[in-house]
Amino acid sequence: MRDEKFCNSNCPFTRAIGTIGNKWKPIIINVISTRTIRFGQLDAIIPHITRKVLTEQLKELEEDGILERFAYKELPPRVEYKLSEKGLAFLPILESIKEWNHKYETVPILKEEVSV
Amino acid sequence: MRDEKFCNSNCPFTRAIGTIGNKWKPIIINVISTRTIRFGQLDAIIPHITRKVLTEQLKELEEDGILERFAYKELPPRVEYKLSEKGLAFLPILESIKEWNHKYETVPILKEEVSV
DNA sequence: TATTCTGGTTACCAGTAAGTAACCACTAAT
DNA sequence: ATTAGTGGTTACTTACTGGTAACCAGAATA
Repeated sequence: MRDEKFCNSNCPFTRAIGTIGNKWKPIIINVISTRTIRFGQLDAIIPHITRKVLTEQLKELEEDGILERFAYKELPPRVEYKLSEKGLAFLPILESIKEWNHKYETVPILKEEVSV
Repeated sequence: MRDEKFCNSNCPFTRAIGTIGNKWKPIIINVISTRTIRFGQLDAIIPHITRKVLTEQLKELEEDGILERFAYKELPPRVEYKLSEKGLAFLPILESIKEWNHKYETVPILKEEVSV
């Protein structure tokens, strides 16, 4: 799921894209934002994600130091996630993307439409 | 290649991630940057990308209004690409990602290493 | 005559991401 | 006795992404 070619690149920008340049990670980081949140909440809030994929993405985000995981040895189990300093520092980038999208979003120009 | 679920989401942020949230597009935008560049140059500069994938990504970026394509009817053909205003406005975001990565990049924490 | 140059397209195939469904532990409530 | 609740894991299957190699035009060059 993580692209090894990208993560082992000698270009730092390419490595960065290798860790956060996929569709789920920015969404997950954005949903967690500044709060502490449980696995089940993430699963309920994020549309179309499956538990399996959510588990995988959370694990990678933890490995990359973007979020922290707190597992409480209770029954039923409780696991909470929150962004690390690194993850929190990524939030302004997501805000910039929102502003950029808001300013420039357009309906895709499809060749068929244009040529009619 | 473009994720339809994401692009048709009613969440603008999700739609944005649907258009630029993959591994090649940020790389391509970063390589083009402020210059005008030919297809062959992109193919030569970007490591590991194939012509097929490059073609697809460039087409989608054009449809999304992020770059402009200029095809000259010469032989051999010449096709040039440059970022649109929307694409240029995305460059500062890429710079933020570089800074973020530079400040926080770490070696992934793998469970095996930790538990030994 | 054959090769090179350019920016693709196409068909086919391999690898991987993602979806589905079942299962686990243990307690509390019905 | 059964179900719900929680946060996963696992095996299996499907869908899709991405890779490979061949091919195209048409002029210029060797």
